[in-house]
Amino acid sequence: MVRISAAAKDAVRQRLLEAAAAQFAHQGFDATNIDDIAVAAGVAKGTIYNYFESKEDLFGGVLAEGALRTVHRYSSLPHGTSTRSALRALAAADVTVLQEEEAFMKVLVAEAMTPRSRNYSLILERLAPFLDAVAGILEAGVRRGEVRRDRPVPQLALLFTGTLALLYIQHWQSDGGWPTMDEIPDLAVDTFLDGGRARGPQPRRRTRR
Amino acid sequence: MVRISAAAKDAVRQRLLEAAAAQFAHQGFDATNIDDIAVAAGVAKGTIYNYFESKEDLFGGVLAEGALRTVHRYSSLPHGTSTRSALRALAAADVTVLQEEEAFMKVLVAEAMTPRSRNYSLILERLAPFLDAVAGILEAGVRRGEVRRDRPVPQLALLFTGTLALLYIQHWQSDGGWPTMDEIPDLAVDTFLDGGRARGPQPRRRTRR
Amino acid sequence: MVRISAAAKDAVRQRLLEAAAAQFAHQGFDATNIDDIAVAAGVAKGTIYNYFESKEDLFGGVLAEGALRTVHRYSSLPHGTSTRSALRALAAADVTVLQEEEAFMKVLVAEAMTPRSRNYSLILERLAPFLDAVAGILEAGVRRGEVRRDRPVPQLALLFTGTLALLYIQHWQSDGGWPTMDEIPDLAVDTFLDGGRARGPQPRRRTRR
Amino acid sequence: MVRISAAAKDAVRQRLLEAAAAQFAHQGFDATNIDDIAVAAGVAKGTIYNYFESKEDLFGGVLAEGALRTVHRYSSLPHGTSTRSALRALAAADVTVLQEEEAFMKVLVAEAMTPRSRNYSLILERLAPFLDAVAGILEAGVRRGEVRRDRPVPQLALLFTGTLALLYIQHWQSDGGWPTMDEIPDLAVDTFLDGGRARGPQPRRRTRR
DNA sequence: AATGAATGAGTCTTCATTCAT
DNA sequence: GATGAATGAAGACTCATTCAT
Repeated sequence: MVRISAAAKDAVRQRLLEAAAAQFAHQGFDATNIDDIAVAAGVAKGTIYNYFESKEDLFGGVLAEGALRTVHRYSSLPHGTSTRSALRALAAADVTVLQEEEAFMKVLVAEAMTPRSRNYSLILERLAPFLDAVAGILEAGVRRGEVRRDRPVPQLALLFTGTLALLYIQHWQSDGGWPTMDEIPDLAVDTFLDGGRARGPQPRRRTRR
Repeated sequence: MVRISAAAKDAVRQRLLEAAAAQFAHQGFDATNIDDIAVAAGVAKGTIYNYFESKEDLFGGVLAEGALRTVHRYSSLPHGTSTRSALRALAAADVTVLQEEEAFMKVLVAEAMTPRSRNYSLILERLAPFLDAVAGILEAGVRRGEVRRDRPVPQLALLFTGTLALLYIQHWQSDGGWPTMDEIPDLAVDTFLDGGRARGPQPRRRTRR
Repeated sequence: MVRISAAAKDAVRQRLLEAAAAQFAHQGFDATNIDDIAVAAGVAKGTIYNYFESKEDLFGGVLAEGALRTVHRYSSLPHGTSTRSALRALAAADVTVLQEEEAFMKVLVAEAMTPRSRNYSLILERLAPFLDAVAGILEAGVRRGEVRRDRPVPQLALLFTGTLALLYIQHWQSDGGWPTMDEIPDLAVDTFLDGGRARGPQPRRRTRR
Repeated sequence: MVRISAAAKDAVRQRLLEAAAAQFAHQGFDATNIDDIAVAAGVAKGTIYNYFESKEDLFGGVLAEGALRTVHRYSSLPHGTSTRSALRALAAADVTVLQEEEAFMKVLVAEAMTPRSRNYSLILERLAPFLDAVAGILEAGVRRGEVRRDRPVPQLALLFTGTLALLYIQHWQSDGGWPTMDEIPDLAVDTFLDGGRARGPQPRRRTRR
């Protein structure tokens, strides 16, 4: 009996989080109102307050849930044979999650990109597993001589993650134009690893600082 | 006939834009209220509506003004002798503007990085001069063989600009930690041009796609 | 499920309509403010918006309710044996309603007599039962040869109704002077049916058109 | 010099009254705003306050001007040979004025028909010349035996005037449908004098009270 | 636990009026 | 006298939160 009601409670909570994520992703925090979430989740407005202390708390719950859902994926990633293939696998996993949990991910990305987020520490905390995965790959790359060693790995990890986010935002802003979700993993890895410089016989290597 | 000089009117308008930019930068659009802006600008609430149709219009005005102030700087940039130095000069100019007009720039960057901005087209339009400047530099780079030709220049320009924005946000989020404003230009150019790969004798060229 | 009974909700709605009618009747639409209505109805301001979409909607509700309350009376009217007595009975019923629902009726009449009412179609629609009742009486009168047949019955019905309204307004404007409410039914019928011409032996029948 | 400026002042005053009348007629007192009137009159907003103490005062000015313009016409009316023709001439004159000064007249009629007008005494005062003209005609009619003597002439005058107003309102509300302005004089006189009863051999004269 | 009506502080916006020029 | 920018009180409406049922 307790089990059932606990499961039922959890189901309501999940429905609330999904509904809230959809609204927050679509309209942002302020433009979203509790009524709409309640209707979308199929519960009464007051019920929300049995599960979350406030609208802000609900938003935090969405962030946390989003991070949680993402993290689950990264634990079981095949280690690539090269930095490039490992990063590509990770990015591809991220894109998959993004497509499956678009609402949660949009909220996460938006919050991460807000210059004055009260939730930044939460974001960082929840982002940590992903950053750690990236850092692990890069660390191995450094050891193999595939990744530059003149910049701290954590910073590089942050930059790679940021590049991914950048491409997501560009995808959303361009309304599905360039880049498409499918090309994002390659694009991110290519951009991050190779940069914009021409390769092969370099005309003037001296100008490099 | 207007008894207050056009200059005086313009001064009020500027005060309003500055005050609004500060508030919007600090708290975001929704959390900012018209009263605070009026007080900060030293005018009565109603006066704002002599200059802007609505809070949204005022926000648009802030965006436009921010873009305008940035653009002024780009017209008088020394053309660098290399892609690297030209980009660095441009980024440095951008950072300078950013520091001088922090409020306006924060609003611009935040809006540009919001995944569902109603103002995205405005942003793009106003960002165009900057993107064009970047594209011009990259174009020249391509001709000189310094920039890869396998990806469209406009996309590369967008990526460079995005990388800059990414670093700004990281700077703000980390509360002035890494990266500092001063190192951003080099960091952006280095990241964008060289990527994360190790240079010099490449161990395994075969893995490159 | 609604914990407050539907009856209780309806009671609040009625209180709101009564309070609103009183205010609108007393001060007109624009001079009435939502706060006053809320206070008069003994609810919080926000509660009004649980029942009506806007101040205009509330006004429309008052009109509709006023019309509704009037109409109820007309269904159970004894058919007079003559046009005169039937009209008098109808007018008397109208006066009775008017006295019992003075606020609602004042709002209705005022709106009906405003030369540029946005609610005229609503008024007409709601007034239809009354106009129909009048028209029915006049139609019977025409058949009995008591009512002139050279003018369309609907126009005559409108004129009779208008004459009634005219007398109400005159009553209100004169602050209860002439005419008193009691004499209005006879006055209206007499004015409408007999007109101002002298009766009996007509001195000059030739001047009649 | 004084003459010229006085004339000029008067011209501005007239322009203001015309503009205000147009606005008040079109939108009513509350929905009209000072700005629109100023623009329509081609003066600055502040200038209005050199001519009128307040918006209310301006409204009063419009009423007064409207009444004034109407009254001028009634002084030079040809006395008809019969009550009917005299009333018809008066009504025709009124319709003419109404058409020429539609804005002013609409404001006057609307105000007269408002059940709680603060300006009712002004209306009555300004309406007096018209009512007196009607009363004069009816008085003569009574003496000639053309008008019933069982009801006070002032009340009859008020009823005739009210009937006219009723038809105007009906004309405006029906958006120029029935009745047309042209048929109003006959309609008013016919309605007022003859009433709705059938003429000629009356079937049951006994039912008359 | 669930419900949804009630609440009222908070917000944007309007606009008649003032007054320095 | 004319101007129109500035003013700020007032008002409609929103919505997160509470709480009786």
